[in-house]
Amino acid sequence: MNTSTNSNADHRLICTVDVVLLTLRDAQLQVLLIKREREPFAGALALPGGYVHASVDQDCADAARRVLHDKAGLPSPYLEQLASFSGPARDPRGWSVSVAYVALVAAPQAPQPGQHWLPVDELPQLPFDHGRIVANAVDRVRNKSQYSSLPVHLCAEPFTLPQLHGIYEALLGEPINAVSFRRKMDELGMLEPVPGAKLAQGPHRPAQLYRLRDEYRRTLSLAGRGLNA
Amino acid sequence: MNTSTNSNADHRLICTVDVVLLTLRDAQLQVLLIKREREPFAGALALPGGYVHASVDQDCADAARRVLHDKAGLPSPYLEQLASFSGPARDPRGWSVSVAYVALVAAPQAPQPGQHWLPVDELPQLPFDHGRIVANAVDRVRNKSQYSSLPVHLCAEPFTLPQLHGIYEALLGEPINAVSFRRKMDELGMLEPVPGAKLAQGPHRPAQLYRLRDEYRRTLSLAGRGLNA
DNA sequence: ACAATAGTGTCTCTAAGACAATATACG
DNA sequence: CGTATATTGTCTTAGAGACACTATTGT
Repeated sequence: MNTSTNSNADHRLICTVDVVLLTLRDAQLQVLLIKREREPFAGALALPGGYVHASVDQDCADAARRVLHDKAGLPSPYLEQLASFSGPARDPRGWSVSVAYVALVAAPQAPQPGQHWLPVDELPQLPFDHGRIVANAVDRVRNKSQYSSLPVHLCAEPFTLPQLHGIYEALLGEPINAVSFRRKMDELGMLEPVPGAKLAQGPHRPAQLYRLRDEYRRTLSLAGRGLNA
Repeated sequence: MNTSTNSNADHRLICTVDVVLLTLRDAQLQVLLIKREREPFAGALALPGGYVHASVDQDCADAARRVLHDKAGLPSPYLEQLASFSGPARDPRGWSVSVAYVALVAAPQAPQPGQHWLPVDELPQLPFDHGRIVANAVDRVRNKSQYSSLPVHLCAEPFTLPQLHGIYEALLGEPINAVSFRRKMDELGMLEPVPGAKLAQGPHRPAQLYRLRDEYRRTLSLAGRGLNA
């Protein structure tokens, strides 16, 4: 191979995005995996991902949204950059960089053919370094749930405080004091009651429904000292 | 241009690393900028950065260490991935992805020719999107300083608690209760006194010198609820 | 009215801040 | 000894958890 080929291979790299789309089903954090149609690893379950297309994507986040739309059939849920993963061995096609994103959705629509929701704690071996990426994403989400409003993106609006409480508990895997929880949600100031709307769940007092304030739809609200779960 | 060129340009992208090397000088957080020798932006001050070399780098962190060594003449200080920045416009050479890193050093050796330490709060316009990258890095460092041992990497070992205290205060820009600070450092459990070593600074009681425990040389220690500065 | 869950009031306990007391060096 | 900073002891105060009480619905 000649020098120019070499320097080209050296400077222009395989560049992909991978999306860790998480949701809460059966009180478990689950991740969307897609059956790969092409090599490498055709037939295996893997994260939705794909090449970054310089000609169509404005940036990597844009590529992630495109992948999410094309492979998961989703509009734009909460999306946050996780980290980049790189190296010569992670993709058999060669030295590559993958910019990984975490996305959260509330309503896990019935999976289309080829889509699978699997609990993050019971994953099989995944191709590429997707196992590591998922683990990284789960760490981030669990950690951030301790002191931010992140989990609201796992909850379909409008929702009640007891529902949100349950989501925090499922994520953190431990009980959270209900009084403190209400105090925290209150001081985070990100929720507003839906006037008059209550949710009756049985022969007892119905719960007030809340929605996210518009200001917090793209921004998280951070608590001073966590939920101390 | 033909299809294969097109798809090549589309799938193989310009991939660089940029390093935000920070230190504390004159009680100010400062960043290392390098006078660029080549186009684009030759002559301008910019972050040390460069292409990722598939043939020599094991991953992007490796590329960042190489850049740091070549352009800043530094061994491997504390290094942490910050985020990736991408898009068609950030680099005039074309659609690019840059994986940015934050690095921290204690002793700001006298800058070599072409190297400049500038306070992060008084930066000129920087080329590429380096202004944004620095701002992002500074946010991260200041934020993480609130609840972790990160700032010890800005302190030459061994150091005294009053010195470290001063570093935290300089970073966070507000006074920290000295008693709470000691309690926190104690419970973080990352420091060990250097037996018998004290630092006399004048006609008064000298301070105990400490060093970082080996276990925490690469890992940070996290506090339960921050320093509540 | 009863059962069951939603939401509140308030006491307790933990941990952060304030402040004062003690320790130790150099002169 | 006197001074200046290091270090510790302990009181005060803010916020998290526990627990009991009130509120509101369907039956």
